[in-house]
Amino acid sequence: MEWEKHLNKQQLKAVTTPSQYVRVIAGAGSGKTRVLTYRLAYLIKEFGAAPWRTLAITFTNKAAKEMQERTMSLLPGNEGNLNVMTFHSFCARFLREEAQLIGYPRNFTIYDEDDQQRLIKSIVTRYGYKKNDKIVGEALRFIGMLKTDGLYPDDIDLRKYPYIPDRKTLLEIWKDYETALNNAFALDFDDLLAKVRLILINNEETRTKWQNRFDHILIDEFQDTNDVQYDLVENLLKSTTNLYVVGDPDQTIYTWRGANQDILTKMERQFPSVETIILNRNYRSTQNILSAANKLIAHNKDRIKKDLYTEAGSGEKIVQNNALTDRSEAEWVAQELMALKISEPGFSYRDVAILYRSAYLTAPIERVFMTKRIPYVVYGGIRFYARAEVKDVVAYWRMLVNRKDDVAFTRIINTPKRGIGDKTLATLVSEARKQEYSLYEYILYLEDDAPTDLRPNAKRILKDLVLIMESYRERIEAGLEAPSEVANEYIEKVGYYKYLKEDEERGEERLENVAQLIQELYAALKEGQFTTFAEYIQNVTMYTSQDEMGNEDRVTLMTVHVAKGLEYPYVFIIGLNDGVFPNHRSLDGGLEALEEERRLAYVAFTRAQKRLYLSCSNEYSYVLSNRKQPSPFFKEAGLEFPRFSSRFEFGRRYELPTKESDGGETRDFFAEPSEVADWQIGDLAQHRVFGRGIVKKIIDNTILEIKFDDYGIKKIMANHHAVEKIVLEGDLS
DNA sequence: GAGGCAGTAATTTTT
DNA sequence: TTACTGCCTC
Ligand SMILES: Nc1ncnc2c1ncn2[C@@H]1O[C@H](COP(=O)(O)OP(=O)(O)OP(=O)(O)O)[C@@H](O)[C@H]1O
Repeated sequence: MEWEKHLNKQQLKAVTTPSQYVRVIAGAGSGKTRVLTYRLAYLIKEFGAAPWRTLAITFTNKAAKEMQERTMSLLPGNEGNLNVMTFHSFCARFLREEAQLIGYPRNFTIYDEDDQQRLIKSIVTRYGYKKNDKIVGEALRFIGMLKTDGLYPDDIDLRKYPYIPDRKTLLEIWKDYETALNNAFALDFDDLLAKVRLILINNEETRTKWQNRFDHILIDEFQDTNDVQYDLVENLLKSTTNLYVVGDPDQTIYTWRGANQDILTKMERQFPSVETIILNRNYRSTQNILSAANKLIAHNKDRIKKDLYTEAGSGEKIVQNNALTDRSEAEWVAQELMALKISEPGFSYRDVAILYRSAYLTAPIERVFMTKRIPYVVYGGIRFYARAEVKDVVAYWRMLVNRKDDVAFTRIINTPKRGIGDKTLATLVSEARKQEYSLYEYILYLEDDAPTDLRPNAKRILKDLVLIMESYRERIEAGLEAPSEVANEYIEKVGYYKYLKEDEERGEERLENVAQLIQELYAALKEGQFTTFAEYIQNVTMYTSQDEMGNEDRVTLMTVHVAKGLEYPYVFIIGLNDGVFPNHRSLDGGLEALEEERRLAYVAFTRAQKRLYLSCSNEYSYVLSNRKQPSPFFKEAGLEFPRFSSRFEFGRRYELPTKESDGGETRDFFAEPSEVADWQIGDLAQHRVFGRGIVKKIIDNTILEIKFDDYGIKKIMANHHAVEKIVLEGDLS
């Protein structure tokens, strides 16, 4: 193999270096993932490394699959096992093997965020809170914050958190949460990492065993590694193990999940002999795109300067748009797509990605695409595996594998509706608790004549349900029939298909999703990706948005986080508004948070290969209680604020009150020209915030100057939803 | 216990 | 705009 044909000089050096500890630091699109893939192949082919003694960590399952395939294609004639997987899958596998160390069976259940939330809800009701009390969110955040650092309740000294109002209760809830997880043989995502870390640190025998398994550990997207993951890796290293990491500190976008921005520096401190290799040629984007991205990220203070260049030529200009409304923003995107389709030979929809800060921003785009029949798929927000129907079915399946999984059982106990309501459930929960049984076990072992407060009818319904589940559990365990067949028949038997068919609006789509899930179960077992039904069920929870991506000819809509590591010829970034991107809530976190938003924008910009479209809108925002302004990122990227682009959009400049609203600072503002004919000087007005007032002046027929009883004179948009004319009854004189 | 309606409150990112 | 609660009726 002529390695130098596929790699530039720096890349070649990175791939072939004999150093034991290596870090490759490089900007977006410089071939980091490519280098890691070639390195893996190179180690096996030229260094004679044993494929099964290498461990490569990627950020998503999809990236793992691609790297696996890519590496194998570089190694013709070689087959066998490469260990390419995410941290979480690695830990799940580890714990499957070492389950007895935590007192769990191999077929433990992995709880996702939704399961966690349900569990917390059931716990807080025991404290007298309502199921939807805000304590639920607080508890999830509290637990998440500490658990991502690898901590457990016993490690907590509450005096360190005086600023958290309900800390005492929260800690109690957390303890109950841990007990509930234990009783259910369940682990949440943080447990996967934290438990493995603790085992490796505390159990020498196991540590040695695992240290002896790998000669080479390689990590992609290292900049988003957190300290627990880092510890974990460190404990997998013996003195001769090789460690190879690649990353771009400017692309750290998961600090809110514990990623440590300084992790690359930390590594250098820990391994002073580390060889650092810098790649600075970008192979992905045109100069125009790259320049904008470089200028933008240069505004971050807390960073190591890197100079990325490209030989691709300046390419096309960045296209900008400032739309009047969210709807016209979406229409503009559709128009541009149509234009591309006509003007670009060989264009296909799959070449296009539409990126945004938050999932809710897709709504107008979806509506417009639907009417214009532009094919699209949405990723991020709700993952396929997080959809209600998919989770329902998986919850049914989970009961076949783990009878202690109360969260799953509670989920499906009345789906489809069986007449089991909150009352019956509460009775069941308390009786099962007394006997120290899970809900399922309690029902299963409940004798006909045993005393119970369950209604006879409810008792019969539950018993029938559990007996059905038992029979399918036995069939799956016997392993004589194809699991996908049994699993499918089971879903029919519990009445779930009938339930979906009754959903007139979305029934068909939901049935299709379930069919797809069953197809995937079938394929995963057939291809040997997982060996047992139980293992598949365990891993389904960790599937990500990227894992769902197919190759259909459709436009891809996704959050920037989901787009990490991907590239597209044409990229639209929509909703590039102040307060949206950067997100106003994240800005509470101060400068650091703003810098992360900027990195996120940097990631977004650098997904584009040929042409980048940046767009914002002036729609009224209920959250900001103002019309949206273009994002500061435009200017920071060296671009002018975008001008209106569509033919209806002839904005005018208005003077508007700022937040504190004494007419203060003047802002450039475009507003929808609107008729305000029904306002007259002297009219009485009612404002949601300022209360009652009288109209003193009308400016440009659009702005009212109102003197409020309690707040003095304010200038208000006449068409603003918060202001209303008071019509006095009978006042027609 | 289920379903429908009206009024109110508030929109981050995910393994 | 939407999504979610609380309240009402069957
Ligand atoms: N030496 C090379 N010759 C040709 N193409 C290359 C070369 N190096 C990288 N590329 C191409 O550049 C693109 C970006 O590479 P890659 O995804 O590995 O970059 P990256 O640094 O991992 O990006 P990101 O920072 O966005 O994750 C890919 O399409 C890759 O095939």
